[in-house]
Amino acid sequence: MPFSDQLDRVRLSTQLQTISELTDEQRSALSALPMRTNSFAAGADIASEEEVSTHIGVILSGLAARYKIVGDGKRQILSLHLPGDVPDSQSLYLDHMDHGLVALSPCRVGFVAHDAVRDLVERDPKLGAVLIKQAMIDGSIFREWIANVGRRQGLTRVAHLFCELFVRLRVLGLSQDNVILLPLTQSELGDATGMSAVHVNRVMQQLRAARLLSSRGNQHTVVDWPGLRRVGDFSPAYLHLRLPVLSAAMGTA
Amino acid sequence: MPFSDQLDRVRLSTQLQTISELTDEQRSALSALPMRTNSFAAGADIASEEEVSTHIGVILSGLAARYKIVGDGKRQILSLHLPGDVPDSQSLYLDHMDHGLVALSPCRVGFVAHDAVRDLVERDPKLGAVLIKQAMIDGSIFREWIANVGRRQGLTRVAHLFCELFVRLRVLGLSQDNVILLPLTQSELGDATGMSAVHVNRVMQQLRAARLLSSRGNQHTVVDWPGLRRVGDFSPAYLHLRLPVLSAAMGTA
DNA sequence: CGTCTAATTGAAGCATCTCAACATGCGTGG
DNA sequence: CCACGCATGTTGAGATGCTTCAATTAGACG
Repeated sequence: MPFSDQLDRVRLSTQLQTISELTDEQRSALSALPMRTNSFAAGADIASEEEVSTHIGVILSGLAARYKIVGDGKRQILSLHLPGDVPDSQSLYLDHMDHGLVALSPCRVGFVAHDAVRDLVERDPKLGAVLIKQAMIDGSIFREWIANVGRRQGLTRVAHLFCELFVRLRVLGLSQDNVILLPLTQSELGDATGMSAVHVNRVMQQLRAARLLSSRGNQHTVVDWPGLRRVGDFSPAYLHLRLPVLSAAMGTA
Repeated sequence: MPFSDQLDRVRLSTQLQTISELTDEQRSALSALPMRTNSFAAGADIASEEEVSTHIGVILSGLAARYKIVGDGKRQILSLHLPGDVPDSQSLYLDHMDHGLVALSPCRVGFVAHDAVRDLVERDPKLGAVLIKQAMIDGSIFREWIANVGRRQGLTRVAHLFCELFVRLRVLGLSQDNVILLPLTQSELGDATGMSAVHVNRVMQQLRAARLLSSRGNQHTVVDWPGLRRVGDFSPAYLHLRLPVLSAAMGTA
């Protein structure tokens, strides 16, 4: 995997394999899904609030985010989505979007018609359960974000976010040693953690001064993983990863 | 419905009918589910973190909450659950709990074995989809809570929470005009909104002074619904209720 | 009537925000 | 290849929303 293309091309099946074992047939069934691919520039909406969806979108490359805009115009990022994620699988069951989906970096997104997904699921209900499991894990990650934003303070909040992304990138093979590429501005980090960009900046400096995490541009180096986990109050159980996958990513194999 | 028993006895089918139309057969199939009923005192854990579940729990009466405890011992309430809710339906797909479930008032909970649910769903996949839809709506409510806790200030946060509960109680028929009974202490409201109990107290006084919401003990009277919605930055789309149900509850029929 | 929990109040402290200025870096067109 | 422009990062200082602590009051219940 070329590191310069770090957020490039992860298959849906690769992502799903981090949470469930898949057979060869299931992998090929997923690859065979009829998919229309589209590119989005950084900042472009992939889907917008109140929209009625007919397709689900698989992030093929890039970084995307679910978000809401509240009354006074502030944005809250609800979740971050890496290649292989399906950030709108709930649209199979809910008739309108209750949030937006934006490309934070240039993104390639594969769209699969709801009907095609339903056909596949009817043929292989086990595979349907895996897709639903992914959506349920989404829910679990939301719960952790509520706790993060609601009850932790700035330093911990940011550290926790980096811990989550570090693990999620690692299980996809999208990290090099302790380095991850993450095209996120400090303002976007603020939107994700419910903080101002200025405070994110100060907190990032604290993390660097404490020799936990060192960032230059989009490149973030985890200097002290146990320390970052401690400060970030991070425990990965809520990601519901398969045990061997998790152990490999946490370096506690 | 006797008002004194306000949080009493709502069937699962009643709850599900607020989001999808059900046939008579589906309603009786739900009623026929083999269910073991258990009572929990206020403050008792219905399920706890890391537990492996074999049953789903239907709240039959009372008020329950999902929660997490963060590193420094603070509690964050992730969602509130009214009669008819299934607060742990994700356990059908995830093998361990990533959060706790506590009874905030005395609760009766009906437990249905996973296998019984799977049998039912196999017999009626449409009904399965309704259950999944309820879980997806859970996710939607989580997203709104993230935005609430992350980007709104105290007054708005509390007002929003009351708006949500007001609508959710109304669609279940658990309100009398503009009055709802909600056995929540200010400390618990703080855990739900990510605020201190003291600040909740001050904010409640503001809401009363602004003639929006007036609370005496567990009894909360919505004095000015449009005003409360405005201050709470509340729009009910994220609850994904059926249109006729929603209109009736919002009083905009 | 006493006890316990929850609600209320005041005052001080702190985390975080806002505003505003300045620095840095990067892409683009001249 | 340099110069410019724009987005992002950084810094300081003052404002503020919220927390914490501690004391007091009010309500519910045996």
